[in-house]
Amino acid sequence: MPVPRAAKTSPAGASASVRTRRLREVARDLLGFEDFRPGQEEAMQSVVGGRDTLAVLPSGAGKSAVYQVAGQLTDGPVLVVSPLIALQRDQVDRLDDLDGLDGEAAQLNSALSAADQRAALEGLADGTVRYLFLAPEQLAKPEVVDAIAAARPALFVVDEAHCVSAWGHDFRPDYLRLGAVVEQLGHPTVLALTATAAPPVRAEIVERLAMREPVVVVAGFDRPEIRLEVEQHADAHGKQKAVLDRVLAQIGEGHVPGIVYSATRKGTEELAAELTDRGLRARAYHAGLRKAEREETQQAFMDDGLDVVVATTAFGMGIDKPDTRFVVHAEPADSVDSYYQEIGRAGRDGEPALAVLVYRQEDLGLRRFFAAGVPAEEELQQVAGLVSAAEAAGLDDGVDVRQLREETGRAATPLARDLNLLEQVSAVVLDEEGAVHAADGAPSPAEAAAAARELAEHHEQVDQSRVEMMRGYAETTECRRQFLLGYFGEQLAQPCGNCDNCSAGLSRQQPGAADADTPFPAQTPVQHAEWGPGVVMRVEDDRVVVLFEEVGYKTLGVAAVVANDLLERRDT
DNA sequence: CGTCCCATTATTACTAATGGGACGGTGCAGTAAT
Repeated sequence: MPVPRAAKTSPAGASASVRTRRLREVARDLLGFEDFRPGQEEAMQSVVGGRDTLAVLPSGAGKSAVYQVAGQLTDGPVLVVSPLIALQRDQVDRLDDLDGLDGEAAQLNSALSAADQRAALEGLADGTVRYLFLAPEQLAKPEVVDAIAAARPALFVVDEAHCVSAWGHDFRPDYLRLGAVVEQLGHPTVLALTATAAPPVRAEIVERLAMREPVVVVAGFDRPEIRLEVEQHADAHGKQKAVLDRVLAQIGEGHVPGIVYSATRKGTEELAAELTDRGLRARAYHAGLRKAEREETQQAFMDDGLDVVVATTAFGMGIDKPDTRFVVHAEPADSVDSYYQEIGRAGRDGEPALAVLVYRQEDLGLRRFFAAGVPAEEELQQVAGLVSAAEAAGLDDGVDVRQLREETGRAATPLARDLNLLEQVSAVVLDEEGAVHAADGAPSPAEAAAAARELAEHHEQVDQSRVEMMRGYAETTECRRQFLLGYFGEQLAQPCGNCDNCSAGLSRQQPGAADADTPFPAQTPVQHAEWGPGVVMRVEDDRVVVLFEEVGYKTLGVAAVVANDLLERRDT
């Protein structure tokens, strides 16, 4: 039985002022906060008041404090879904270091022995564990969900919530099932935390986590201390040299350390070798390296033992080194969301930092490839057909995924993707043993395949349009910060003066004047004849960028739009 | 989508061009071999 905590909690009905007082007390006593960062207190208030909350707050100190503090004032334990085991460990350590914490912190993942896993759940049951950190995969196990449900969690936190959208679709599908888990747990208050999320990503988080009328807190988005630059190159050798020169220049001026992002493992190793040859303390980091080597590199970076880490996207989450001075990209990211997240690792100490994208148009090809991949309808139909046939034959245990692999001759990853799509169109369900069943009232295999393909096409269109926005950032001749913030739905009134385009005098000095001329100012809801509903994200001289619900980002020429009556304002 | 690597071919040389195919990122968990 959970230990009663009535004396220490702030009941849902408590007045806002009492809540405010308690929040500030806990923040001060627990974390030594005299003040809050923008958005922090608002998010805490909202959570303690029992509202589902999406908080888009900058990285570093700030986000964890929301659940740390709010979790002391909720009437039950706190679940924190966290994407990496290493991150869970850090988060537990950080809570363990706090004096005066009510309850303990524990983690639940496959790195623990069976006994330790049991102990974590028992601690939750007897009330000693107040914060439990786990990966979404843990919540695919019914015995885990049952044990957690019995402890009546009051708060369900999803850290790095952009993973729901970034990883859910093919890489870690359990992220897509968190909404169902929330319901199974009786819908505790849901708190989603992330450092970046453009409007469609926010919408998907809200939907996938089954959040109800969420309070959305967005704060501290702009990072004016980071100078933004893009260097264009036509040929691969010139680009490679530019990356090296940029890093050498930074380090020559004593700006250390920094991060170089490359799209491929091979790219990281080549660049790291070149930089080492030039006398720098550089190391490659990607998921293909041995665990010990990765940990050593990360530790060396944290301990000022390296000038630069050359990494794939594997390097980043959970890494907080505030004096990182530069981030150089040897290839563009797959979206502006990812790019902003990656450059946001520089300059967290508030001192000037530099973000350079060394850009070749061809390098977007790899990103387009990763965004592509609508499975053939015949493939989907074959899979759906096999499952449906097994059900019809009365096989109550469903079809084993391994068996499906043999019968279709498909590799594990594409098959998982197919099943994921079929599951989303309510054609199949996966049981806890990992066997596949036909869903109740499932459509015919042909219908299911058509629906699944359509869904995959929708994802692809949106993902490709996100790559296109990355290209837009790389190729814009206007203020880059206005571009970035506009992408996230924030408007920066004046050009920033701290990007290459501003420095070159290219940025429009009074964007407000241009906005006044356009029939479709930023944030206007619109309706397109072919693409349906959308929102204007960005206004340029003669073009607008619209985010459509169905097809993602599109750039439209204003003259053509007006001449052909393609777009109209939508009333909201 | 773009690049790299290898095989093939066209030739007759220690090369050069062309074409096809493979490959490219992120981590959990669970299992098997030490």
